[in-house]
Amino acid sequence: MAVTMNDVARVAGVSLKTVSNVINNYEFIRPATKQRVLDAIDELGYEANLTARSLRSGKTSMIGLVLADLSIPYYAELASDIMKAAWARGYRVLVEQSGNGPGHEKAALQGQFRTLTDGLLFIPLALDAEQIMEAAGKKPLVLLGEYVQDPRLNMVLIQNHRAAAAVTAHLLAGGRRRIAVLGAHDGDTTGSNGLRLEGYKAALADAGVAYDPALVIDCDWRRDGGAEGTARLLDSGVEFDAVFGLNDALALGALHELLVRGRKVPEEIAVAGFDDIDEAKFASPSLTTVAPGRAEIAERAVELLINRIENKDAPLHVQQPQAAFELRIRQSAP
Amino acid sequence: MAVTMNDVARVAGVSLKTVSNVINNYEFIRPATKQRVLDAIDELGYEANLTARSLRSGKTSMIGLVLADLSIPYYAELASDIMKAAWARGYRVLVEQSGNGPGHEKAALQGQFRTLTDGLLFIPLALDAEQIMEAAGKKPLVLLGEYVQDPRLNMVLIQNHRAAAAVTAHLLAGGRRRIAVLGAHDGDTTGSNGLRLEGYKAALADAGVAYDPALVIDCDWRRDGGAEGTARLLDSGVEFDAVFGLNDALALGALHELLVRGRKVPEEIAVAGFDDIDEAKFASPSLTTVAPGRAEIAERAVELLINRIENKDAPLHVQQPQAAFELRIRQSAP
DNA sequence: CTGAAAGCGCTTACAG
DNA sequence: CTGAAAGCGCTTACAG
Repeated sequence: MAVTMNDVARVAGVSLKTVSNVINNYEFIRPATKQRVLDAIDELGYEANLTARSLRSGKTSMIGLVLADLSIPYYAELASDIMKAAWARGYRVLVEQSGNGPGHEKAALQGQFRTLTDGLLFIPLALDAEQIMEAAGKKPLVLLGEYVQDPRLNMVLIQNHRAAAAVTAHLLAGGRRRIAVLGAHDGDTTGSNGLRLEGYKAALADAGVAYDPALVIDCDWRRDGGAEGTARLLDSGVEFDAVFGLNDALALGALHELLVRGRKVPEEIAVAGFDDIDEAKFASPSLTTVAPGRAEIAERAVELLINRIENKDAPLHVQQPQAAFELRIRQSAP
Repeated sequence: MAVTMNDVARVAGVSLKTVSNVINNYEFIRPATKQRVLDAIDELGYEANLTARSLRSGKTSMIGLVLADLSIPYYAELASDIMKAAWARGYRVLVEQSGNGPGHEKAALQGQFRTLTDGLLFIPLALDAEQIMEAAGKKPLVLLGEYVQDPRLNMVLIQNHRAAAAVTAHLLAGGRRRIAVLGAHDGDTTGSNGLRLEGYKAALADAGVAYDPALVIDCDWRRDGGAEGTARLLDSGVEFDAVFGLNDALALGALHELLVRGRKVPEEIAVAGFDDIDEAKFASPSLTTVAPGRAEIAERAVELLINRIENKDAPLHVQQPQAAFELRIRQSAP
């Protein structure tokens, strides 16, 4: 039904191999022959069948991207950047939403769609390094974020510790002394939550401010989690003059709840987040946050993965580049 | 290198066809034989090669989704719903970002990735019906939104006119008489912008309120467009007591600009949007808007497309279902 | 520079 | 119920 290379070969009066040579930009081909083939392709409206090409070449030119949910702005923005970076290198991205929980994450990682990809980009939330290595199989894999740390895995790191310390230092410099943290559990030391909490503690220590576990509120990393956590904090009677949401969604939820309760931001309570999603700039008041270098993360991750894909036989030289971060000071914590 | 059906057949001591029968759940197969095959699959860790299956069967079980950019919340949320709906029916979604402008949209639509899909979901922004039909080729196609209207195309409709009228009527019922519109050009009648503007006009007429073109502000459908349009409006000296952003991004941009300029929302100026993106609920003040039935749109679009894919030979019975909308009244326009 | 042939890993008539 | 064979549309050694 569809036009094939055979049809093109027949119309152009050449062999299949010659058509293939033209399509794949083989150098040594007579200009006249090449032109005849191109004309035939044009005339017939031939389009290469990527499925057949993949089966034969063993390469799909697709990379898988496993993340929790595209409706979460940070992931959506990162996915958009990743798709652009991949596209620029001739790859396409197949997104797989893992939803919540380790079970789903594992299933997503092992899904049949893997046979359609040359390698995998993965933003882990629940699985640890061992589980990831077991579930991911043997195709090239690059992790994003810093939920797991393991010297055997390629990953692009966010400077969670240093960036969180920078946010905290900024709040301290603004005179805040009772800075609540949303999105961590007192004692966390690993994962984005733990590393950011540690950065927060380090900045407090640097400034000689005491750490108070009562200011650390565990809640879901979403807007409603931030609102709910803030409500709990307000109801508890614990005093605080700033809120540091460990991601922007938390901070925006906090902002909402504080304003609903008639608290003035930033006069009474400063608010800061982490991620610099597009929305942060247009919140009212606009949100002070830290940009973890999203475009760079996307770029490096794609680059790393494609390097692994195209140099399968090269010795596995694990790389863990860090993206540069940048503090974005806005109205919510000037 | 990878385990194939042949390996499974050898280990199980059956023919290739028998393995295929087991994998494809062919009914009439001796239980003992089936078990032997399943054991072999387990033992070898066999995974079906989807590329080979696609090439042979002529079916990829993937649907393409062409939209402007995943970093735009409305599209990201819609894409997430579409992926879930498709997944539930055994299909995977390949997202293609078209960026801005008709040229890019056309290129995205015609891209090579089409050979990897069984059909296409498309959210048009710039192309008209003729251009779409020409560019899309002959695979099943379903449009989302209501940018184009054409009886020859399958599409899931948003009730732009009625929903925009409902928002406007709500603002009028709140006593507003000078309602600015962001995101349309005076005189627009087609596309989401035109249809929503017409709905706005109809509601004004119903209430006996005069239409004033000076209140219609043309700007990009993004947060910064809304902020910039609102700034222009404020600077122009035109009086207004409400702003209707034709999507939520515009309304949120307007909200930001109004608050920056010290205007009280909703006391002085009410603000309403269109889309009900997640963010609307957590803005401060929270945003009154209309939910166009995102989940239903995703569901119906996927259903329609898969129906076309799986009943290719059925006569083309064009369908254009409408999703139900719902007004969400929040603080910005109570 | 170009051709004839094999084969990637499946599914699908066709037999039995 | 099961087997032997063909073929989906490409790419890739192998010749010449």
